[in-house]
Amino acid sequence: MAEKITKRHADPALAEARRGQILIAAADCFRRKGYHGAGMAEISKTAEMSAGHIYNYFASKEAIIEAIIERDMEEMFSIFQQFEDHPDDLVSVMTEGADEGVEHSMDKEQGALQLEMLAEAARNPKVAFLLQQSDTHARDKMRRLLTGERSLIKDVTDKELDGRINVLFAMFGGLLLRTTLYPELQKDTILLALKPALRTLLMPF
Amino acid sequence: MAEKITKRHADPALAEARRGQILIAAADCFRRKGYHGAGMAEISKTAEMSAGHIYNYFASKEAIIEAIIERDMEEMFSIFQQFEDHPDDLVSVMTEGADEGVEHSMDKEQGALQLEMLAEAARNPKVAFLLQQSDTHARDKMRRLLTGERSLIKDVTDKELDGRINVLFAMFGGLLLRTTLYPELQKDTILLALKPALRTLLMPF
Amino acid sequence: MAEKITKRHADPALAEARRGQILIAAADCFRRKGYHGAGMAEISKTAEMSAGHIYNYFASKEAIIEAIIERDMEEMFSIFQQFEDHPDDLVSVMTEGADEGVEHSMDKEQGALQLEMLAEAARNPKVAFLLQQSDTHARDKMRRLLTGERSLIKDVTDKELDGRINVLFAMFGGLLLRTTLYPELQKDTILLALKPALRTLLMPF
Amino acid sequence: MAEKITKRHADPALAEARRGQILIAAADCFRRKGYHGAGMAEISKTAEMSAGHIYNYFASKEAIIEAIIERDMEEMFSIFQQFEDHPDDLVSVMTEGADEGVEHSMDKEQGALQLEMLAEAARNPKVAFLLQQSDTHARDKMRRLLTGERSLIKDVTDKELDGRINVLFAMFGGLLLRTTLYPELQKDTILLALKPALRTLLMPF
DNA sequence: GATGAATGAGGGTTCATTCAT
DNA sequence: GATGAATGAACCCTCATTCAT
Repeated sequence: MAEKITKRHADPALAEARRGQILIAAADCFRRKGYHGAGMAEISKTAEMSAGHIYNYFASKEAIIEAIIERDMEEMFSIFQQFEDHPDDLVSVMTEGADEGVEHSMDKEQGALQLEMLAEAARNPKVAFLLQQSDTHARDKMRRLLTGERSLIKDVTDKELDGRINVLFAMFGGLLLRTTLYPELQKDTILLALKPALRTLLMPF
Repeated sequence: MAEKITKRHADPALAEARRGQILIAAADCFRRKGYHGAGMAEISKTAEMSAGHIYNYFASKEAIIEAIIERDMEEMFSIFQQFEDHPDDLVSVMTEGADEGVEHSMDKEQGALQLEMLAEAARNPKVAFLLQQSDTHARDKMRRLLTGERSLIKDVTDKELDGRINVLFAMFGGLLLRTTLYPELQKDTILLALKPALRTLLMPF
Repeated sequence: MAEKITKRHADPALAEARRGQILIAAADCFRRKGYHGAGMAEISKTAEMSAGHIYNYFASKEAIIEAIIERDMEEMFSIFQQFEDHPDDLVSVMTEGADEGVEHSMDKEQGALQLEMLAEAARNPKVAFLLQQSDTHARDKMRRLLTGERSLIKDVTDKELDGRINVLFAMFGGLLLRTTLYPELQKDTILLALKPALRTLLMPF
Repeated sequence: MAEKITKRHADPALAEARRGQILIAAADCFRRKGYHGAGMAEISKTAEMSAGHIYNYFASKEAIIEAIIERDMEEMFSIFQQFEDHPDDLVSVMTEGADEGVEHSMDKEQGALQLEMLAEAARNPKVAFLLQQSDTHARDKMRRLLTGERSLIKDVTDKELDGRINVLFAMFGGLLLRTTLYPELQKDTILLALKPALRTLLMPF
């Protein structure tokens, strides 16, 4: 199950467009109703396409959420690339980048979908694998940044580094939950306290 | 839907015991299979009670998860009380208490259920309301702690305080996600970086 | 798939009655529409029971046809028992029994169902296995009869015996097809030629 | 449904070639997967032609199996012709021809398709009609053979003759079933017993 | 003539919920 | 109070068929 569909399409551009249509529609439905709550009927209506036709592009509903995850992974990687390419010192880059990071983490629509995927991971091994793979890549990227020349903590032990990265990720990831639990929370309020904590995590203790 | 059942029970004590049985069983099932993955049949078997009988105590499956949340809220409040009652200075108390907090946040079984509930909140207003209420109470408790005599930051602005609390909560809450995304992560690794960050959040910047 | 359902039923007698209801209804539908042509909806309507309820007694549609086969096997064994218990010489017994055998083989309703099951066996290994098992038992029974004291051919080689039995079975089994291909065919017409052929197969060549 | 398509084709020869392509491909698929098991997609791939195009030659999937039957009928007639043209006495010819007949009847691939068609006949009147028509022709041919000069039973009553023919056909037809029910069965084993039975049916009792 | 994208009814199955006992 | 037999709507998915190109 959940394998990428192998069917040959005469017009690959059209096929890719249809896949995109479906992914966007499905992500929207999952956001609003959850993975289990959203039916193929609703997804197909949102995608303006018959339910049956979706199966010409995805082998199953499960394959759809997996594709959404994979697409999100690619997005995330491009964000990290920005940090890597930036010339300034890391603490400045990241505290300033925090602004954008917080905004992203506090996007309600996005957050609901992410939570949905995380919850699904708890019982769907394939989803769990994909998310973990994505997270491993992200940690690797971050580790490379923090051990680079521009980093103030390039000499800490591996274990401490792992701890710093995970707390960092927990902090940003946790914003997903804050948005759900405290919808009135403002970005600048968060930044007031997050930047100092971030600095602590990027400098020697 | 999901209203508290209004049925009169001849023996209120027995009724309460039955409700407890059901909640424990359901929480267990939800933990293992997720809200959607656990069926009433399994819950009823775990609760050693017929499926039909559960409906004498809860109007629907949804009402059950709501009751679980309500029960969890009560538990959480008692934890906070510990901090309030403790005589030492707050930074010490909390950095030492972090140990227990991390352990709690990284409990995988518990985490799956929490994620489930948070995901459900994104689309179920009643669940969202309950969780938000719970979170508001928690923030209030924390605010009271941080503005108490023993606090080093009792004079910061309300806004900054709100920021600190939310980042604090995000950090711990985010550990839920870390466990799902990086199952091999160890508690002591986290603590290595979390304690300094925690200190930063509890002291003037 | 297709395993016997393991659910415990509070009232085994009722459960057995329901299973019977379902088997009778399903056999009827399969006869009229074929295994693939008959839907669970139609079966459930014929059985005067909701579609969902059928799944409390059978794990799948496939399990139903398997149960029908098993039930038929038991019926068939009881017929063979008659021959075994009969005191007269075998040729007489069987040529006289042919009457009943032909009638049974030419029952149109029954025949359609048998054909359906045989066709299904060509692509469903479990069905094939059950039918082959049934046939093996039948051949064993027949072999025992033909090597018994009362048999005129008790001393032929195993291979010849196997040949005789299989031609015998082919002849009767083939009547199933005759009924479909030539519905006007009468039983007594068949018997006119079948009895001599039968005698040939039961006596030394 | 299932009427012969009325569409005019610009190039009748090409059209006939395409029809042939489709019939061969479909027969192959039906053999391997059964009528219901084989999809139009698979048939179209086997026929190296788009699914939609098939509908330019056949009105429906049903029309295809009907055309296959019609084609098979024509094949069968040519086999009978062999007997009619042969100079030797009938008993010799047919007992020797039995060899080939048994081989043909025991071809597993072919058998599956035949069974499929017979099962379909039980519920599809058009299929039933075609098969019956085919069978009637075959019986006529056989009757002509058995009442010819070379026959030893040219003087039996019509009814007895009908009985003999039908038992004969049942015996060969029944081999189809034997192959499904007892796949290890060998041709020579069958012939050991079939030839004497055959002789009985071709000679005065 | 030929394609394959697109449809949508219907397939088997699950499961929260009801109710007679 | 307690059971579990029974319901039926909704689930995901398949496939014969159509039609714009």
